[in-house]
Amino acid sequence: MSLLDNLNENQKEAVLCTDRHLRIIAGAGSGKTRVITTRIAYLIQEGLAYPNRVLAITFTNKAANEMKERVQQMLGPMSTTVQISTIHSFCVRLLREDIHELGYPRNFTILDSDDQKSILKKAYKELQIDVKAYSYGAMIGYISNNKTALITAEMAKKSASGWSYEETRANVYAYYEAALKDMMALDFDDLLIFTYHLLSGNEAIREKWQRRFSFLHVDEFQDVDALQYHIVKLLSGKGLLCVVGDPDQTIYTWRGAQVDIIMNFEKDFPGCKTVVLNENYRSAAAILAGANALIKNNRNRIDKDLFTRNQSDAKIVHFSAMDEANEPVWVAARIKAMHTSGIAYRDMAVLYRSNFLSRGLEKAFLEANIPYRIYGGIRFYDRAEIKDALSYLRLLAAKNEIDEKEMWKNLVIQRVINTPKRGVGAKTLEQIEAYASLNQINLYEALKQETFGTAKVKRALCEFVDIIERYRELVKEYSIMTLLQKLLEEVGYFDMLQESKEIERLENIKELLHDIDQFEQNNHEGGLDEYLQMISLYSDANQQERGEFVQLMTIHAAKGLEFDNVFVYNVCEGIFPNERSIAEGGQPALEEERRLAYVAFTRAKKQLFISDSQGYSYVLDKIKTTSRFVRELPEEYIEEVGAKPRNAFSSDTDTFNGRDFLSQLPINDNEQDRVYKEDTVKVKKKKDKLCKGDLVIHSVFGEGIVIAITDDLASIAFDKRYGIRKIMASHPSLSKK
DNA sequence: GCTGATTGTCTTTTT
DNA sequence: GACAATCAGC
Repeated sequence: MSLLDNLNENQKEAVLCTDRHLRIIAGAGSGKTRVITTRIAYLIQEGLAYPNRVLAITFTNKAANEMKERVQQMLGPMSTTVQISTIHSFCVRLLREDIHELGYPRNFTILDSDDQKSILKKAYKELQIDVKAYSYGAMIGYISNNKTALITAEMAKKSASGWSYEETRANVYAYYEAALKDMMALDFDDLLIFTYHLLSGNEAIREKWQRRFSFLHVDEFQDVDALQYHIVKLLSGKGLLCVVGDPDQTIYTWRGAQVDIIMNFEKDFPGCKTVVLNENYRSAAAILAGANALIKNNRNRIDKDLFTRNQSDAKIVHFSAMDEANEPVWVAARIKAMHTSGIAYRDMAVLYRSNFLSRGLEKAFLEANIPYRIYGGIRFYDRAEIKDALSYLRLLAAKNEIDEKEMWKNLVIQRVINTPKRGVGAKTLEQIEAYASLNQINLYEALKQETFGTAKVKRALCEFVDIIERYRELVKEYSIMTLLQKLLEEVGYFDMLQESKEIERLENIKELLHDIDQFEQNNHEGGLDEYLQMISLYSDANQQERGEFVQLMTIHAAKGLEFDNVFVYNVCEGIFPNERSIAEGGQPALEEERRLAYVAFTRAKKQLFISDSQGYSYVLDKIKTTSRFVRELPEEYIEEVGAKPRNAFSSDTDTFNGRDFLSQLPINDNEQDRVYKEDTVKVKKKKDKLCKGDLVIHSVFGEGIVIAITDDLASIAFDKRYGIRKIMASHPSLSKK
């Protein structure tokens, strides 16, 4: 059987175009992964390229793994030297080989967001900056945006002069960059930036890497940013480039993605061929028709209708819950029912706009006894206990002989020096830091040379150094797994978790040990250093393949995936489209939200469920309404269940209707009643202070509900005659019901 | 000077 | 409901 047998004409055309640059515009579900993988297999099978001279860049590790698997299915063992990776891992590989040209050691450290944050903390302290005025998240974003745009700290400083807010940010940026350089460490952005500088500034290196690839592929090309594009261009100097993307699925402009890049591709690569794949093989007819209608509302877009020959009359199910608590319960009930009717949990997924929305679902799933797995959110390697454990391992990693100062180890030391508690607080740490910076050594060396703190602390620190030194000797003798297990045992980490009954954290450590074990089984030569380097780019542990559980994830994380049955959860105005995003980005941001909805809806193959909830939202601080994205789906494709959705656009606070609102209070609903009572109990504990959600009686305005409270001023929603009033919470005319 | 409890603030999306 | 800053107590 030929590789091409399963392809339609357009797909074949794309696979067979091997004599020039190629742009594939591939709509959702049009088989784009199949086309890329087939093309790779075809190139190799036909002898057009050696496997190791074919490169494919994907967006996520997940996508890279899937592509590797599929290529392997087609080619067998020959496929192992095909280079398939994310752009970040590709850059790491390049840098490990050539970064010394820039004066950095090959085994440079990669900082994660936690490390970044602790550098910022130090910067804030030293530069006397208030966190309240400059949140860490915003600052990291600011730095990253500048770096990706190749704006250095000096440049930022210059353009900020005279503007104190901007100057402060530029100063932090400069501090941050200096700190990284000091530690010879790179953050995620640096991986790309350094690669770019190497390739653009050093002809020998550029030529070397260009010669390595005769065929290059870039997946999800609509989400490539300028810097990534520069790198791709530099790499493809001697080979043929094939890019695949769908402008309608651009969902990363907030991270610098530029749709223009795929739109103007032929300008940079004249004579390239463009193939459009517009037959959808994935979704039922109604789902696709709905998604098509939705995306047509975007003004800034090139019209492209997807069609399908799928014969299915399943409509999109829309459920509007009466209140916040009922929505996840409905989702869980529906999933349970589907499972009973014979649909496997693995074929169901719940997608949502923001990570925090998974909480409500989690609760409902636990109660309904539905197996589930949440992807993203707090990623495995970001969990405190995992970071602690890995920090201990990092401390053991031995590269002392080399002349680096290993200043990055300071971050590691700060993490574990008082976990478990050894009585080392801020003051003692200050002493150690002072000594270390005076002597130009890192914190660990300082601990070895000097003793600090009270007698008790001194003893604890000595023991700490002693254990680390002892285990450093054992690195070569034990497996990594055993090493870590014994070390954590000895420093009392397990005891600490056991005492505080942190079973889940213990489980996570076990999973980490298992993860390490797997690594060692698969990489016999791989030592501690290799392991640590490998995981620095992975945000998740080797996720077990699709087991029998429902998958929960953000829409961003679901990019490129597909499921038989998809629930899109909490599709409410403010949440999705996201209020904040629109406030910041205006119309273009709204269009990106709509593309995100398009991505979400087109993940579904057989059945699509969209849910939202009404009533008061604590997050949004207003009444929730069905998202405009639901209203943009033509009615004929929708089956309504649940509450009658209200008009999405008639309910800002000015026209707030208190009576409607009160009538929605879940007083008669058992489920809700219970939740409410729990709240009341909490209130009583807090000295009877007024809280959000409290029912109150006012001598003039009558019954109302507290919707917000700042200081002593409460915003209370009364009957519509009076609307929302701001009243002193301690005012005598006000009493709790 | 460290620890634990409490209060207040803030939650978009990711390699 | 996570996390940092703050405060009271040992």
